[in-house]
Amino acid sequence: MSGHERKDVHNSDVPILCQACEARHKGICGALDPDQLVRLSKSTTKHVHAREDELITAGEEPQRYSNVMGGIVKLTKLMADGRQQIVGLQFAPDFLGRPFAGESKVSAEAATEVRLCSFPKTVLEEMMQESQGMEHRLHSQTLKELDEAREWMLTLGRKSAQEKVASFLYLVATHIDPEREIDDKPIVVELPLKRSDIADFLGLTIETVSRQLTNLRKSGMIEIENNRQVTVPNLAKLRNCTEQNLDT
Amino acid sequence: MSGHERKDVHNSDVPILCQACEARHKGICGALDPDQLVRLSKSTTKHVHAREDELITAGEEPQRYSNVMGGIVKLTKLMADGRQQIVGLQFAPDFLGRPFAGESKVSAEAATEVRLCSFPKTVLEEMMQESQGMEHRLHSQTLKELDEAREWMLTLGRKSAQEKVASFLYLVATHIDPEREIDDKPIVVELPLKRSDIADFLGLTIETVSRQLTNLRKSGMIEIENNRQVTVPNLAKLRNCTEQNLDT
DNA sequence: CGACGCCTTGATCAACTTCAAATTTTGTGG
DNA sequence: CCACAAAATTTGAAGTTGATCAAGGCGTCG
Repeated sequence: MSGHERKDVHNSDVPILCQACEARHKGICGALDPDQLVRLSKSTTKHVHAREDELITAGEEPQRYSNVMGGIVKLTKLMADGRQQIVGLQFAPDFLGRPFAGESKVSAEAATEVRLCSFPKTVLEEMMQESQGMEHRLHSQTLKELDEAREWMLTLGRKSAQEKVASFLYLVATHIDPEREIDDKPIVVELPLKRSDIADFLGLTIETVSRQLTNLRKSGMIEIENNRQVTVPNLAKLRNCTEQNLDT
Repeated sequence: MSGHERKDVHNSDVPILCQACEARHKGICGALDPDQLVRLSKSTTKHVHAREDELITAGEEPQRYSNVMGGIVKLTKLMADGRQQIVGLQFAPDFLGRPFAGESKVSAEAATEVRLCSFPKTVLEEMMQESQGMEHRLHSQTLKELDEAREWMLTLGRKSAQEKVASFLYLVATHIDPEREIDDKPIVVELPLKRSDIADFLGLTIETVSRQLTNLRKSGMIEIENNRQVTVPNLAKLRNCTEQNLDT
């Protein structure tokens, strides 16, 4: 064992906090060198938030940024009369918080229990000054979110209720384990949202969501284990439901 | 007049091409110093595209980036069965093209006659290496587009047909002259889209768009001059229609 | 003029919402 | 662990909104 220099010898420089962290590699922290990582980790706090905790309030300027370490965060917009729209879901190791920009235009709420790794705005801004890599990572994440938002605009504007619900299930199923390929093996999908949230994500009512889930169950696309768990026997088939071609 | 040193004396260093350009200040070129500006302008071509010209094709990787100098560009997504959704409109001096990323996930088409100032991908990437400012500007534009996309998700998911059409008119009216404040003076709005495009932007059918325009006309919110021109006597009132509170 | 593209209007229809229970699940305290 | 209350979900019936189908008008261009 000894006598053999491990590739990871430099891990000794990496804060313990960060060693097992996804954000360290796939998230924004991947842009940092060990020195910066140490500095950042000094002002870092980890926190577990319960479901329903408000993480960012629309109209306020958050003073801290975070990496999502675990759990799922929902981003919402609210109208004066109470109508609501969920405009995005964030999974680990997504970055949470709006770079530069003053107040956030969306609220962020823990959809499940969420683990965050947070740090002051100022420290991140410092590191953005030092290395281009950091802004580049943030920019990449913003581009990804923009793609997702536009994809969802298509869902909201042009898909039927059935397609919407299938699209939601497909989205969640494919984000649980991003490595997984679309094969024929059944997947147990843990739903991060309750029906009313799913409705707010899809621009539907809870009743319609419920009915469409029932339809998908009856047509064998899914099995409903309980309110928060659905089994998808065949993901490829479910994907077909996200964009039905009703021609011919 | 002479004998008085003008602030703009350095304009002599700025390519003639760029001197009257909006993008030079408000667009991404604002991040460049005169030297870079000269270099960029050397590989720059201006081009006028007719309405309906396809500027970027979804699924292809564009080799050139552009600044929108004039006119309006629509970004669209298409489903296999022909359903379409417009996911964004771009006005001068917006940047057009997807940094880094491989293929574009949206198509871009000239909604009106459009003037573009284009340059090879490689040159922009060079300048991103040299100065942080450039990536920062691009990042800012991406953030702006993300905000707009999410705002529109609320419109698509949660607003009534009437509110959607009012939202569209309000969006266009407020983008014609971004300087203008919301006062009571009538505005003549040049619609950049025909009815079927408005429908694709709002997730409606042309018939519904037409009917809602008629409704807004009958209720005095707008005057319809012709298919492509609408007068808004009172923008503030129109804004109220974008989010009606039907309570009480 | 006549054809075509675009828009409007009317009538009917279907999808989704709303309203109203009934049922199941979840959480809490004894 | 059970009982019970509260919350969430499902289901049914009726109502609305917006879609679809169909016809006609208007403007432009050859």
